[in-house]
Formats: sequence, C-alpha cells, structure tokens
Amino acid sequence: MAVNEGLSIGALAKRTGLAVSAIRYYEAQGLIAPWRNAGGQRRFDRADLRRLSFVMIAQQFGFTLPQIKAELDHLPGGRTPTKADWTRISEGFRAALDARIATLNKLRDNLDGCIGCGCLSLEACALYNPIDQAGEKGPGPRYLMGDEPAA
Amino acid sequence: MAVNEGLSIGALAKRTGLAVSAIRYYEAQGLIAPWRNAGGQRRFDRADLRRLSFVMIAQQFGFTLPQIKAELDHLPGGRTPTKADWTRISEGFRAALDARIATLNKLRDNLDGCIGCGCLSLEACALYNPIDQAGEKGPGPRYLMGDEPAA
DNA sequence: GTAATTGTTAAACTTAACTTTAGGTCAAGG
DNA sequence: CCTTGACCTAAAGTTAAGTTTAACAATTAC
Repeated sequence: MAVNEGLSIGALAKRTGLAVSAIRYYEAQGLIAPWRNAGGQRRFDRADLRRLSFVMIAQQFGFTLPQIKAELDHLPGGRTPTKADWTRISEGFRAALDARIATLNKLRDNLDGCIGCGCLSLEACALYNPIDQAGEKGPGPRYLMGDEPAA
Repeated sequence: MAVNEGLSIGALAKRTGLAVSAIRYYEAQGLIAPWRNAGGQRRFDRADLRRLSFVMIAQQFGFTLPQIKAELDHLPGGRTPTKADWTRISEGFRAALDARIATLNKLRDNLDGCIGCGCLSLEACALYNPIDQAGEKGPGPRYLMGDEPAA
C-alpha cells in the first residue's frame, strides 16, 4: 500500500453513501475529475469527498447538476480548496435557502386566505398568480369556477 | 347550443392555462373524469376547473400527481364538491406546507453551523443526516425540497 | 356544403438523474 | 496460478410529467 494511492470508486461510494454508478455519472457531468491508476481505474482524493458532499447537499436544496457544477467551477483550479473556499460557496446556499423559505411562507399565507374563502378559483385565488407566471398573460378576467358573477 | 353542454377540452385549456395534452394526461392519470358527447369528444363540467386549479396549486407545493390524486379521491363521489369539501382538502396543504417550511428551516440552521466550521464533511456535518435519509428511498430523481410531503 | 378548426387515438419522443446490463479487465488472496 | 471480487466502457432502461407526431373524425364558420 503506497502512502498516496487515493481512494477507489468503491471506497468513495462507501464513504459518501452514493452508488458507484452515480459517481461515474457525476464524473461524466464534470462534477468531479478523478485520475487513473496504471490499470485504468479511477482514483479519487479526499477533496472529492467534500465535493460530493457539496453535490448532495446542493441537491437537497433543489439545485440541478449543471447549477452545482457552475458553483464547483468557482473553486480554485490549481490547488486543493481551502475551508475559506468552501465557506464562500456555501454562503450561496444560505441565500438560496432563505429565498426558498420566503417563497413558501408567501405561498402559505396565500393558502390561508384561500382556505378562508374556499374558492381555489383561478381568477380570484391569490395562488393563481405564481401559476400564471408560466401561463399566458392573456385576456381579462373570466368567471372560472362555475360560480355566477353573482353579486 | 344546448344550455348544458359542458366545456370542450380546448375551452378548459384556455381557462386554466394548461396545454390540451396535459389535460388528457391528467385524465389518463385519473385526476379528472370527463364524459363524452355524441361524437366521442370530451366534455368537462365547471367543477373540473376547480379540480385543475387544485392540481396546479398542489404541484407548486411539490406534490406528485399520484399524491394529488390521493387528495382528490377524498372528494365526494356522487355530487359536485362543495366549498366545504375543498376547504377540507386544502387544509391538508397547509399542514404539508408547514412541515416543509419547518424542514427547510432546520436545514438552514444546519447550514449556518456548517458555514461556521467550513467542514462539509460527511461525518461531522449536520447536513449529512437528511442526505442519508434521502439515500434510503431508492433510485430515481430525489425529492426537490427534502422531505416528501405528507400524503 | 365545404373549409378550417378542433378534437380523437396510440405511440414515440423529451429531460433529469440516474441504474442496469452486457461483455470484458484488473487486483488481491490462497 | 487461479479464482473471486472490484472495476472498466458503452448502451439501453427507468421515472415523472408531460409534448409531439401521425393519421383520422367531429364541429364550427362562412
């Protein structure tokens, strides 16, 4: 056992809890870049454990792999990332998470209003607006829910 | 034009902002159950607008279609759902949403600790535990927001 | 009455994030 | 040396939530 062999993909899988196939997939997506030993097998270093932790956490937060790659690409190229490097990109998480929590709180407040009125109608319901983002910004108000325009 | 013809799929699509193909897909998944006119075309009633509103809102909250179907299946079978019926199942949203917000808040608090230590390591990082749970849930895309919404 | 629009079906295609399979290679133990 | 287990690649399969396509029928508009 040479001192500086690096981790095999199986060892990395055990340490992270990821499937071997997932780690290979992440390499294909450019999230990690192992080197190869004499026999052509992947060898990882310990910094890759941290990279994969980052990937897993970012996924929890709803980031896509390309987005995560974009973050990881901000890490320094030539050297092993320092604690400060990781702290810097982790703070991006904090901001994204705060934004997401704010969105859900707003959604919940809207829902509270809707429970009160029981409407769930597209036009009247405050929840409709977020949905509308993707939809057409078309024609004016309609009577959507089968209720008469009734006074 | 008979008084009580019902809505065509195109009309429903315009009113909801959904694509015609999406509405057909929802029917295939059992989320709505239109009847057919003499020529074999789908006809919807106004209550289906409300069902689709419910679907769209629930999707905003991260529910899957099977989960949404499970909620909709709690609506009364024989009659048009009343406002009270809708209010009752909307309250399920409120609970799920509260749970999700709580989860994210916990995640954020853990992240704050991690930013402090800069570790992001699997053994030490508090964020590891939620990841570990998600890993137990088998193959396929992971949940976007952490916990699976309460059914 | 005819043309344009809207509707019908089944099946194939799409994207993300993987997993599974098939057919072989490398490494470690006895 | 030989076997067993870990590893390799490329390609196909999986799931969710739809969209697209092709070929054809029904409705509506003029």
